[in-house]
Amino acid sequence: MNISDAAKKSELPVKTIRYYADIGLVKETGRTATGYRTYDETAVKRLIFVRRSREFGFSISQTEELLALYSDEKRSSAEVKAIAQKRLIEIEAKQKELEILRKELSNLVQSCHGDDRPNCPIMDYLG
Amino acid sequence: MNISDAAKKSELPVKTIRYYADIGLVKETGRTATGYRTYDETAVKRLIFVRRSREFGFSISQTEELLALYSDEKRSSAEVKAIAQKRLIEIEAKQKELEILRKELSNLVQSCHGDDRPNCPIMDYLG
DNA sequence: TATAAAGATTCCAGTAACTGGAGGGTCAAC
DNA sequence: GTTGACCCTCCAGTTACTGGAATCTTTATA
Repeated sequence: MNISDAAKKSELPVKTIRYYADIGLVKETGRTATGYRTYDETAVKRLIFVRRSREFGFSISQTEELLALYSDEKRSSAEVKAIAQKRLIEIEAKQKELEILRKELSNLVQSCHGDDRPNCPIMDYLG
Repeated sequence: MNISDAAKKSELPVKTIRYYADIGLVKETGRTATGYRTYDETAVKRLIFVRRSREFGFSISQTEELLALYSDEKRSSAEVKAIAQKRLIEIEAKQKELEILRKELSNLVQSCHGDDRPNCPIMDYLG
């Protein structure tokens, strides 16, 4: 199939699939005589895998590792788990950071009158 | 004072201060005869303001708006509050997104044995 | 069969907000 | 007068795409 069919099946934009081919993440299966990329079902599976991985927030480089394990019959689940745990820790760290910000900003927003006078605790805090 | 003193006082990297000057966010107060940037206390205050705003995750463009209000005697606190609320909503949206991801990834990680066998629910989910 | 629309290609540039480095001038101290 | 710390500008790289231009190829219709 050509790239637009692969795009439909993988639910990825054509541009993104070309980009993944460029960086060597998911290469096309082949090319037609006139240079069109072709994709088979295996390649589409890999594209779907990449999309899901990216949706979890795994970086391209982490996704590359996961993809390598995906097609590795001799992989250990420990390797996979380690990468996933790393991402989980990243997510939790980000959550903590955001929660601190949210609390602080929420307090400031609540204490601001929000009227037409200039006085404002948000400005006081920033300045 | 020169840029490195401004950097110490504002707790921003010299490079970043130069960048802010380049994009017109916080311009230097002046230049010496030999082209060195100079900063006065007012400029340093603006740099500190920008740092705090950025720490809250306000974009450069939002920071620009806030900075304009900061030096606007006729500002209304409503304008400030609106910008802050927008950011608060962004934070909360991101939090929800991360929480969904965290739950899902956490479940997968927990259900993965993490041994030397290839079988792995994380891979099953992604593939 | 001619042509037009749809779909493919490559390559270049832009996004956000810096950061690193090269190459080179300036200033203070010894 | 020379060393070392500072300053300057300009260019490139980061992340993961996305948009657009210029140029084929394929397909459908008149």
